[in-house]
Amino acid sequence: MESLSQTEENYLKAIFKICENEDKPANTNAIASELQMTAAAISDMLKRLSSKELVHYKRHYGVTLTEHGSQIAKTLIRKHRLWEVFLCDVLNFTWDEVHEMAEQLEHVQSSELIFRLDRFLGRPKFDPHGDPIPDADGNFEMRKQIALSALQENESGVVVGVDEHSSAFLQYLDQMHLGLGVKVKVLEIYKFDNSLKISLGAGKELTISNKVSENLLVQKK
Amino acid sequence: MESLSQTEENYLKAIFKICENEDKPANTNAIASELQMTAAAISDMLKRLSSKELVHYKRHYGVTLTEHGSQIAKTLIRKHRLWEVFLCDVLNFTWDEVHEMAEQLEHVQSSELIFRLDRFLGRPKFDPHGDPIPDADGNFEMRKQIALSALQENESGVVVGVDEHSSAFLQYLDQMHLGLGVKVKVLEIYKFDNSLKISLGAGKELTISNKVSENLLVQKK
DNA sequence: TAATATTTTTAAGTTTGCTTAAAAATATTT
DNA sequence: AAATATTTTTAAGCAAACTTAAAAATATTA
Repeated sequence: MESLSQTEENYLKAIFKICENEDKPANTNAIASELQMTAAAISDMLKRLSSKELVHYKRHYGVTLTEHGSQIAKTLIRKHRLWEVFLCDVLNFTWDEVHEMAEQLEHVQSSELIFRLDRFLGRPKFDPHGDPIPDADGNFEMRKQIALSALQENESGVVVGVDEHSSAFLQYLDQMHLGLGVKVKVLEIYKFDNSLKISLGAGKELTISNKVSENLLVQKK
Repeated sequence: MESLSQTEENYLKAIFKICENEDKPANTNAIASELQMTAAAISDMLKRLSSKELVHYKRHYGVTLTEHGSQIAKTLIRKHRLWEVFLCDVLNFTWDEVHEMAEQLEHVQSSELIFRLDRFLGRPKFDPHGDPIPDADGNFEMRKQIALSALQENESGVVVGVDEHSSAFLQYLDQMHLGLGVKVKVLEIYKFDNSLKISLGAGKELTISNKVSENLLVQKK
């Protein structure tokens, strides 16, 4: 088992991310956009990944991960999210600061390191953004989560995650005290722009745009 | 300030390491041997590092680090040794297991990360092998340490470091209970091969080869 | 279905960081 | 000092991972 370059690892992650949502092959342009590279570079690399049997690749059709490629991608996600927990819980970074560092830390090669980090952190099941951390076999713990925008008037939920990870969005949520674990209730839906009036735990009320409620994931309560 | 590749960083570290001991320029072959590469590759890279003003390079003469290059090398050493402390103190790895992981972790780019890691670890001054950790400005705390082989009969010292970092040597020291902080006394010097009979704290006696005593650093007591 | 637009691939060229082999510079020995 | 040995550099070439530009395949639209 030759070990992969960081570059190759990043391709596998990108393909995983794209195929995760829609259940069809990833196309070249989508990968190019995800990795901020030209389509030509992607075509180039897909041939190499294919010869290493990390992806199923059919020219002009699209690409999916093989079982092996998928395992590697899931391990990378596991490492990324465990390091994010470390950075937030142990070194007290905020949830909007940790992505770039985790992006580098995830490439450190040592399964024993990840095993011990996981144990040290108390085998967390979710990262600081509420994303599930796959176990050592690559299994994700799934939750019944929906966008806040899907709640009806007078329904309540607990914030368990976000669908957008930009610093700007995360910092906005901090400002509004809309962090993970906060209980929210939809008081009113303004039909013309789908903005919401919601109440937070301590009797506080807040109006948020549809853009925000679409990207806030809650568990119905 | 363009950030350097891991490869370039490794060259700076190698040059620093070579110049650290002997106070003269590092020659091409020494660097090649340190990095396990051909001399041609070194010549090649030295030109590039020189154009970035990280080294003073004079053909057929040798190479030294510029102030800037030296600062980068010291920061890398700081990062490497702090991560080693993390791996041993927090994740309970042994001192012979941590080098390779630290070798990768040291390349993670974030000064805030290192600042916080240092604080979390309690601002340690030495790594698990007793090597000094430079402060954020690159200053090393120097100790009056000598090889155990330099002690006379009936002189005592405390083990504070090692000059050789191979797993084999470190594991041997563990087996003999010759870790950092152990107080040793030279009972007898066998002239024909310079092996030593020494006593450890709890009345235990031990005979060690000259190879061992030359690589064990002690503080005279 | 023919024309047009989009997507993907191929081709050619670049940079980084290595290699081997040969040439050049410096050191050592006789 | 001349001959030999060592060290260092240059030259040519290679693989990885990109780029731009052109060609080819697939999709869309009139």
